[in-house]
Amino acid sequence: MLSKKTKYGLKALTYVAKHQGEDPVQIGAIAKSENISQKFLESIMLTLRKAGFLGSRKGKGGGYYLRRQPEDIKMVEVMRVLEGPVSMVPCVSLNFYEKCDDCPDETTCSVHVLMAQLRDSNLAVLNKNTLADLIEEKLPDSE
Amino acid sequence: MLSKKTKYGLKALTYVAKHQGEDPVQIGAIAKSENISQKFLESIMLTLRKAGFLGSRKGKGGGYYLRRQPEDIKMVEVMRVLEGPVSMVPCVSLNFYEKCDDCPDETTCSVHVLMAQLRDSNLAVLNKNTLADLIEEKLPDSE
DNA sequence: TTAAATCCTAGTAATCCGATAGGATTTAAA
DNA sequence: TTTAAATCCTATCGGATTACTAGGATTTAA
Repeated sequence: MLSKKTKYGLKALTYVAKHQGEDPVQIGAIAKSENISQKFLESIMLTLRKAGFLGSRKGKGGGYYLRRQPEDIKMVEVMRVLEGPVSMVPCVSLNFYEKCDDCPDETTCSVHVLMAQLRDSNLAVLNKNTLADLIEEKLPDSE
Repeated sequence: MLSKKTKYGLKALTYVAKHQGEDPVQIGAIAKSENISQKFLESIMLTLRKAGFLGSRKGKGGGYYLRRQPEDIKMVEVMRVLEGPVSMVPCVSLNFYEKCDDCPDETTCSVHVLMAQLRDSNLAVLNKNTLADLIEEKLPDSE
């Protein structure tokens, strides 16, 4: 399952990106628009700022703004910050490798290869998509 | 993260598959071989049996055996039984569709399209792989 | 009859998730 | 200079989930 944190974070990034060039966006505006608990969103915005995606201005008239162009923000980066490693098991993780405690030998572990394939296919999608792709208005399905 | 339940279940299925044609395999033997809590594994085996992957014989000399050929057991089926839906959000799930509570309109949700892509890429992997693929001995990486 | 195995339900400790509480700090504007 | 509006920060907490355990009931081969 995708965590609410990630879901909200993605929506918030999208919201901020859509208001690029304007005045900074306030948490309250995002929370209202996207039906997110404001306090919860606060902590998420903080995470996104510390990760370098967003900048902020404090005080009256302050808010958040994008620090990088939407085309340059890969989904794989955002997901790693919000959701954690792309891999479902640490023993196939490229960035967060860890040996599995119950597995004496990775080379004979039947789960290993499958998880590596899932990792690769997810990486392909997350490397291809950027924040710019999320902003694009979709055409409504024909019915 | 992959749950231990799924991880253990996959290992157990592999173990049983490797002993196809022989006498039924006991939970105790699997638990010992794969470093799994026996009691925990009991409940997992039960799940796999009820899902139709395994058959069992009770009493002395009993145990578990495969009910279908390894080539016919797709990973997507196993994962759905053990881990749940393939999709990370219910609103893109093919088999467990549900509307997101916080999302007024899926067609304008920025997360939706990304999640649909992840679903598709995962489905491709899980449809391609069968239990037979997990059994195959891997060649050790050259170094 | 006994030992060995699965079957089944309930419970439980630990962890994680989503959210909340309560301010501290900064800044623009009145 | 004061006030209001905004982010910043840490701590906490209830509920859900996960991983596992307990304790038998049932079945079957020998």
